[in-house]
Amino acid sequence: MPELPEVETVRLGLAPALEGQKIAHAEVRRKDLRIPFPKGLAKWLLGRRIEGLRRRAKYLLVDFVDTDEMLLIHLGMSGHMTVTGPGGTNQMAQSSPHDHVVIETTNGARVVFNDPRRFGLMTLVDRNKAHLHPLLRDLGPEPLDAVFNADLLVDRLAGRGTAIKAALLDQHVVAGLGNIYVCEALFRAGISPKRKAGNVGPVRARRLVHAIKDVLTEAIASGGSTLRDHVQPTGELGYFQHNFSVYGREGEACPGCDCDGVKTKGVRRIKQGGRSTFYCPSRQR
DNA sequence: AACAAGACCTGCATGC
DNA sequence: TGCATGCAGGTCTTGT
Repeated sequence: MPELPEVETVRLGLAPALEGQKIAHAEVRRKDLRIPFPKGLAKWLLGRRIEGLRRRAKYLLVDFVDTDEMLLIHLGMSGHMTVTGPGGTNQMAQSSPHDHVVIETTNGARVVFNDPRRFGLMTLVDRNKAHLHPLLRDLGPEPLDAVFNADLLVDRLAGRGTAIKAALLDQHVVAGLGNIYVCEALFRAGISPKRKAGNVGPVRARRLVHAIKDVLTEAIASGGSTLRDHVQPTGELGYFQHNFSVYGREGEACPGCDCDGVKTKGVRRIKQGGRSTFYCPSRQR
């Protein structure tokens, strides 16, 4: 579930239930996910008041009152956060063996971090030194920030011989994109996923930056994309998947072009770096 | 420094 | 029905 729009959706879903609330109960049910949980995390959380929730790339950041330590959360491939009780609408959340962390607030909200594949993580970071933390320090710019523009992108892609598809998945180039939104942005920009990153000049970079910002903004407004499970902490489905142009649409007609039945069979799927890329060979150059 | 491939996990769909 | 295979929204490590 989790590229930037899905993580932002999680943040927006959890914030009303958690901001300003005090933690009345915390459980950490295993010792690690992708990395170990901090020792004594449950005890550390107990009694803390949550100041607010932020997002950096695909990370969720939870700030607390009266401490500089913040909770850093990544959902990996299969992580979910759900909230029940005040601020949440799904009263009947099913419990699962992959519910790794459970937090309850004094006003009765219950938040569960579930992650079957355990590629996610939850750790503590000093927010004053966050920019030095190994998980955060090398991240590229936020794609929705004004600083992320065509000049910066051209600069970051210069001299790179790898495919633009792979370059955009590299979180050091720009932070927050994943397989779905890279495919969708390249389609919107009319750029072949196979084009060498270093061969994306100012004109294409401009189209690409606009496409990235547009697709992410639209996806956030739609509550993210729901592929296998529901994304939103409230239990509602995201629905941006209905707006995919190419992702998961191998063999279908390419929207906005009459390539279907002419030179190609519409949307094609190839493998790049071991991952599926969906694109339209006629429209993307 | 940049890059490709493998590794880490579980669950689900597919095909025999 | 059971079993094998391949695939999935990510990123870290290894080796070239």
